[in-house]
Amino acid sequence: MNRTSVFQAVSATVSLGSILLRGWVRTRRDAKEVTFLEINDGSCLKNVQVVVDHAVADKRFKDVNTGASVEIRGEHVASPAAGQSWEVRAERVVLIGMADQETYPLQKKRHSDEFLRTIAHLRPRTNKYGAMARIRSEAAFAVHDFFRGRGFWHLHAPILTGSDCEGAGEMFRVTSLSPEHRPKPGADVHAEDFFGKQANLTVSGQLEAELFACALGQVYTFGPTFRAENSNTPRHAAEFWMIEPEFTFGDLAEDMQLAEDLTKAMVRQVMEHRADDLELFGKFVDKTLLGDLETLLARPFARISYAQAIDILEDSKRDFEFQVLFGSDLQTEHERFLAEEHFKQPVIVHDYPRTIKPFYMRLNDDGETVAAMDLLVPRVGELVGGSQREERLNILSDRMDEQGLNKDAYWWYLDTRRFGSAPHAGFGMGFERFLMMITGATNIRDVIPFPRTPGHLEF
RNA sequence: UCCCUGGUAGCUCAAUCGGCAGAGCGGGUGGCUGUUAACCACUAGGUUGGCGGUUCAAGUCCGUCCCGGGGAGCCA
Repeated sequence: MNRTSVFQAVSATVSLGSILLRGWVRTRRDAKEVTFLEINDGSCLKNVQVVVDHAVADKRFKDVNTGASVEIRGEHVASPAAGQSWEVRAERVVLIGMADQETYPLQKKRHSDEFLRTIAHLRPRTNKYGAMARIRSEAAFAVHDFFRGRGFWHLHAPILTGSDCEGAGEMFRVTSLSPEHRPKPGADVHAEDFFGKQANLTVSGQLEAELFACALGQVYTFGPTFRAENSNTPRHAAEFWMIEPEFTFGDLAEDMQLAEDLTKAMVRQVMEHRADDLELFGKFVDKTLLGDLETLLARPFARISYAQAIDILEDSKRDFEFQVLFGSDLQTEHERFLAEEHFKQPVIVHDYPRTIKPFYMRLNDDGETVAAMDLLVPRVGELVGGSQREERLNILSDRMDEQGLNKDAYWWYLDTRRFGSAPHAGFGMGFERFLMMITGATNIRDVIPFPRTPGHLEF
């Protein structure tokens, strides 16, 4: 007999007849002659109610309690009571794994996010974190779906990297040597290591994506990214997932449009396919969430230059903690003001001063700004950061000197500008930041299954 | 890393001026009931984060360390 999912059982339009269910007991309510079980198997947010006549209960039935796993055979019938349209009249209930009620940490009540973080191995069994996991899965699928539809190829960028200067961020070092290993006197510390040189975990797949974009036209990476920054905020994790498209023969305007289209496609797909799960967040996490998502889809994102952003901030007459100053980077409070108060919707800020942006961003004709863009959204701040890349060898080379980079280490990167160089652009989207935006979660530790942050490597 | 704020029962929290450590939920037992955050009664459950200090007396005051949360920096 094939197993029926809870989703199939609760969303049926006609009776499914005799079925087999497997799942976990969420609650148990005892009545005089029958017991009501709510069964969830992760296939959807809803539980299915199972009615167990005490005549069919065996000796182990007393242990069929919250948290236990069970197998149930029974008849799928219309429910006579309010609250659910279908229920299962059990013919046989088998306890597969019991859960001791005195020590099982999940109760039939609301738990704080802080507490659930300490039991991250069990929190996916709650409504909220189950919904989060399904939304995360759907959003990831939306990414692939979107790019596939636009002719982008999915590129698996390497996780291990030999460049020690990929970006400004601190990197995790990778070694196969034991902590006790001591190199021979005078020898290079990395010479005896696995790769014969220093190895790190990637902080971005961008440079590799650029190489492939200059061959396949348009590509994207979607994988884990690692930053060893000692940042303790609700928006940073040491391991997170990033989406990085890169396309040739395009400019910054197309880059901004791509970021907007991707964001909207992901929101739309989650709203369509995980409506129940999303509704839970609209109900219990943030009441304005669903309305804000509708607004996000309905209007084009605002677009302003960095110079205009400075003007808006100055005209606001706000008493910012950090002074608004042309030439310095926007502070968190500035970004939040723009997205949450001034525009009240996503806003793209473009053409930043060259001095505050990395070497690979394309120098504009004014010689002072670069073709960079940041997508700022309410609730999370910077969701996307991108740019048109500098494709002119001499200018790129000058900018690398300007920022004190060792050009020898980037010989392969510079080769793309030597041989058939082409204008290209791309961006990075923080996947967890997207999930915070779409669920209203205020802490990144709650949108990733097992968060890695400074001092935390549990589970 | 810096600043702010917390840590009391399994969970969420209360405890006045320094004066006998409590409630709700959850657990256990019993009752009632086609129930649905079920309901009613009884019951168990504490090194008040750790260490040190002040005091007749510390959950409460002081020092220090650990941990949580928020803000900042860095960024996605």
